[in-house]
Amino acid sequence: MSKELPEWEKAREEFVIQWGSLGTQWGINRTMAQIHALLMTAPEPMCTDEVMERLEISRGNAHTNLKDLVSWNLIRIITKKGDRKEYFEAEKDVWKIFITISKERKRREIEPAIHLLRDCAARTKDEAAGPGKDFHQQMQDLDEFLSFGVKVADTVISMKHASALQWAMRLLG
Amino acid sequence: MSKELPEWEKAREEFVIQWGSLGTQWGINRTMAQIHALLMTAPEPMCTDEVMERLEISRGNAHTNLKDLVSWNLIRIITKKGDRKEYFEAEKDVWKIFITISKERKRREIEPAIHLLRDCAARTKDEAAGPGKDFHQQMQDLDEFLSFGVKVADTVISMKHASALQWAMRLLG
DNA sequence: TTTATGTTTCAGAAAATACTGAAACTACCG
DNA sequence: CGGTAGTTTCAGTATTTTCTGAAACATAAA
Repeated sequence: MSKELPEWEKAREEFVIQWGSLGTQWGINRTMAQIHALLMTAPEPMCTDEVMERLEISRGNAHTNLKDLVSWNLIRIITKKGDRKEYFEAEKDVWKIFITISKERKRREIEPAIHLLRDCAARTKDEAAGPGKDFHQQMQDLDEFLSFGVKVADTVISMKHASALQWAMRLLG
Repeated sequence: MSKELPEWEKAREEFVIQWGSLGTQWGINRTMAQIHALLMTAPEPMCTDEVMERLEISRGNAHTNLKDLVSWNLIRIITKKGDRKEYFEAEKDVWKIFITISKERKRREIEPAIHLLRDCAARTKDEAAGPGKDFHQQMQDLDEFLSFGVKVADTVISMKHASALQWAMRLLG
């Protein structure tokens, strides 16, 4: 029933499973992380059925998570001519993956936080002293820190890998 | 029943609730994020009962999440003399919070990933060509990227806020 | 001791999240 | 058209995570 896999495929199997577990710690769902791992290590683009079979998951599950990965810009849809199926291909360049994840997390996680902090700071801007003023200050400090982080991230995001590397290297000395 | 809160406390209420929701997107549990928000904006250290009352949660829940926050080094236990209760106080300095979170995430999330990548790379180091070699290369690329990231993080973690700021400022020009 | 105060644990309940499988839908093809 | 290949949706189910409340535990004071 189960055919013998080449050595590298066994390692890949392990990678996919384990990356899935790590994913849950990272706050992303197991299946999504597994599909991403699978596609990052796929020699060729894969279709929904191949993903389903390989991970032993339902069509609905595969479909949902593939589309989520597309919305994260971590994979893209490939169509082959003379074939009506959609195939999926992951970005493999590590720097590009990093940029993509940074952009998305910034948009989905940091920016909403900054909004909240500004709102809370604005609501307390007239506090003259005491706990109210401390609260205002805390909101402002958090806002400034995150906003500065976003600026740095934007700059890094716009850099070529080599330039970013060079910049970081200066730090390490 | 519900007494009128000062304006800044209303803003704080909002902050706590919303920070909790944001937390879930970040992969940390709502209550833990809420307690952290509450303590970050607390004029004085708070005890378990105060946290329970304020967030309307059970003792068990409050206890577990307070201890989790302690294990993340995001809050610490304060004891007052002549009082047997434990009080909890959050770090408020934004830079220190950032350093703490970076350290913990590195330890809990990045280092296990690096282990996995090295293991998978080692298992395929003899692949001479084709998909096996590509897989090996991919594991190595991911490992190198994350390891480099860890080095950069370690350097930043050891820096004073002012030095890090200066370094980042050079980038923004 | 015994009582009072506070902390910790954990079984069961509740809530949130993820998954399945099948039906509905879409679009090409003969 | 009607048939075929593929995609999308979603109600119901399963799993995982979180929370409650109460009992067990610890320790200081009377």
